[in-house]
Amino acid sequence: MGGGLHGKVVEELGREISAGLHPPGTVLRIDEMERRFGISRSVAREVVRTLASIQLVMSRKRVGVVVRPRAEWNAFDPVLIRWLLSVDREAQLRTLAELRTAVEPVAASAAARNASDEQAAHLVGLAERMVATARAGDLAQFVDADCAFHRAVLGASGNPMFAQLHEVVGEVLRWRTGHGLMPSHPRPVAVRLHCEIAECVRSGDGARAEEAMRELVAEALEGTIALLGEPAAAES
Amino acid sequence: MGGGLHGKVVEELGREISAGLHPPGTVLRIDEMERRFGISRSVAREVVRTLASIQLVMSRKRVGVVVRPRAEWNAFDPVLIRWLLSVDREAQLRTLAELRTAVEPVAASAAARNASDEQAAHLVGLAERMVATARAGDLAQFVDADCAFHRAVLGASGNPMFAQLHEVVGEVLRWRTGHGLMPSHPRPVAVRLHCEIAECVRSGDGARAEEAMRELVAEALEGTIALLGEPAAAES
DNA sequence: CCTAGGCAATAAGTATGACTTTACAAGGGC
DNA sequence: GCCCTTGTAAAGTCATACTTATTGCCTAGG
Repeated sequence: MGGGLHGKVVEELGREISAGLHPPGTVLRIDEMERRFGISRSVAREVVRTLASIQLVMSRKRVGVVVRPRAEWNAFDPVLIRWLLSVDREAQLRTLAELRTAVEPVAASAAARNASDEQAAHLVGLAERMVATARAGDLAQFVDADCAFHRAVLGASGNPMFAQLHEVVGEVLRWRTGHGLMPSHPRPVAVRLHCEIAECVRSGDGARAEEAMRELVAEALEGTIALLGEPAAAES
Repeated sequence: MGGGLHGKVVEELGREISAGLHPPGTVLRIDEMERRFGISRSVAREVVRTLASIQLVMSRKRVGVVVRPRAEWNAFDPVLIRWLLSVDREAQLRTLAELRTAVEPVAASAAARNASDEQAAHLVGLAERMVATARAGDLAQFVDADCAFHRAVLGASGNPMFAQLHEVVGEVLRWRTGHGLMPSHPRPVAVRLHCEIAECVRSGDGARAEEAMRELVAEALEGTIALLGEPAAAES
């Protein structure tokens, strides 16, 4: 990613911190980092700046670089999301799936209000592609179309924050396929709902688009949670 | 914020970029920054690293520091949110209000499932405080309690991403009061809904908590949009 | 004995200059 | 006209010296 040395060190240290090595309160000293990674002061400091920007650490004079409590980490930073996925994939996916459940219905409603004709047409095309690939049993192509569909909805919502969640949704969708949740032939009801959403967006029916999307993500979340095991229920 | 020179320069350059000065594609050169702000290479480079981490810029060898298209900016980074609020407060608030509308009902549902007894009790206490301050007509105290209430719900959801949105919600809530949207005495129906949510969370009734929260944010969004004027989502 | 205030040590912050790497672009060979 | 070489501009890295602010200690005063 980040080209050179800087990127590699950020990656390694960031992973360690998000993995819970160096628990909150730990102080890392810059000259320690220099020796450990064999880097110069400048690079070490830039690494700290990058991690500080994700709110993983905070640097204080006369003290060092202290690891912040994880409640303060920028949970929406794509880099951190990636690190946390590699640390505890299931927990992070539960978090992401829940976020998706919350956002997509409202995004669909907004898309029905704001989508341009082009965007709506594109959406319909993607829905048709889902029908075709589902019928053909081409799972890989189907998932690609699925991701593109949800990305298009989020983008057409006109809300930049919604739009940026397409990677989150993609991550959840792609993971589902890799774990046999989705049968070799996608469930017909899901395909139908995608088509309905596309049609509602085209016709500007926000309420129905929202309702259809809610049905879709509810089903998806149900399956995801089942696959992930118990939601870590407080009382048994 | 950021202690010294670095923080000031990040703040100034970041504001300029998010304001649309330096449109996407613009190249800023590091030595140019050094002269402009009277800073050394180290500081300039760290500033670039920080802005790059927010995805506002991307630095390429032999070219310079290029401003990225705004669709790629980390719209969830608190710093960027703050900058965008100061650039176009209304547009950003519309975005944030919509996000809130999406997330809070699901967060309430999750809170009903996951909240500890302490958290539930705290929530009920905050609801009672809202009743008291509303009755007394103490608007400032009421808004504080309102923010604390929503923060508590988001926190009790057990979803770190939801929890982190408390600042977003706080921003929307506090802004509403400053613009006469909320009458000097808060609407009784809103107060009642807060109480209902608290009670549902305590009793573990996720479905009703979600429904009550949906009613609450729907009303709030309606008022906010009316106050902000037409959605006018046409512009880029 | 306990508090206030100053002193010194420490680690981050800033500055500077030399050197390396890489990607773009122009010019020459096929 | 196309591809490959080569020069160069700008970021990337390194080493070092110096500045600043904070913390913890130690002494003086109550």
